[in-house]
Amino acid sequence: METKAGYRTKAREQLLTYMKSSHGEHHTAAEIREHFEAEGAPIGMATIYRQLERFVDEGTIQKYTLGPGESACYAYIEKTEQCVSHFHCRCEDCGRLIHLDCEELREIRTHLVRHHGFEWNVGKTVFYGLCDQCRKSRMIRAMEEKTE
Amino acid sequence: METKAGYRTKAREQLLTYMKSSHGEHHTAAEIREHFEAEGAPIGMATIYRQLERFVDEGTIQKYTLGPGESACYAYIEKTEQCVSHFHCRCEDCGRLIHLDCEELREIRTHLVRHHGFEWNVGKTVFYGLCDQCRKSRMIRAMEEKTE
DNA sequence: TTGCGTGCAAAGGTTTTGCATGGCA
DNA sequence: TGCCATGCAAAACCTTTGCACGCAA
Repeated sequence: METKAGYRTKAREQLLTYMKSSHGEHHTAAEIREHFEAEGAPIGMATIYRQLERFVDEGTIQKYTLGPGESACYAYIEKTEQCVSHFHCRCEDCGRLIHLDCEELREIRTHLVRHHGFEWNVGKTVFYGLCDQCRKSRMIRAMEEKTE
Repeated sequence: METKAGYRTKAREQLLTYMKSSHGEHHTAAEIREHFEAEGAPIGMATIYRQLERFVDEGTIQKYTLGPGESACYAYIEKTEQCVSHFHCRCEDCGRLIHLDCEELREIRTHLVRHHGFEWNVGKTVFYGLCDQCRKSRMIRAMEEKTE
């Protein structure tokens, strides 16, 4: 259960500070790299991936898998919320990642483990679908096509 | 709305037949390639991806995105079930992809669109977590560590 | 005959790894 | 001092694309 200590290096501190300051925002490895490059304190891609992986193992950062070929997203986890009532929806049209707070979904977690023996990792799961805007846009488009 | 007809080629027919015969089982592009290679009727990777993409667009096949770096999975969709009450759970320990039929989860779909305006694409979403076996294994391991 | 489908090879993008160097404890 | 972390470059991996050829309609 114990995680080996590991050193407190400059890159590690910078990364954690940045992720914390992002306040729940998700970033790709590439975005993170660009940020530090712009700051004039570049960090190598390998280091970013290696440190992010450590943070994920330690439970400090959550990794979101969006699609193959697409970069994974990383977000800092507030110790207090611990991601149980925090859901993520990904719009397939506009690509937005939407945060959702919902009691009903929390109940699903209980249901899944009680009735199906599956302990759902809410934080890692992404719901795919259409956001409100894009859903409406599609409906409008469909109507216009009918009119033609 | 109309999909351009497209030709009925040998590769296309073979692919569809195989996916249908797999009876809901999911396969990666690489697995599919190996299957036809073993049969002595190899199909090029590019063709496999291009045809699978067409089937996905046509709604005949569902694509599952598991993780970056990991291959996507593809499965044939029975027209009748149309994937509304069919959920997929991925065990983070053993990697198994578990199929789940559950009424309660269907209700969530209604809730999401009514209260959050989000039209959930059930078929594409994968629930990450721990399956029953692995959850128990972890508990046992945790107890043993305590005993030491 | 027309144009889509196929296969190969090459390119694309993200993530991982090997290795020498540099920094933490 | 002894490891661990870093950075670079190269590799690994899955997927997509360009192009010439072949096959469906």
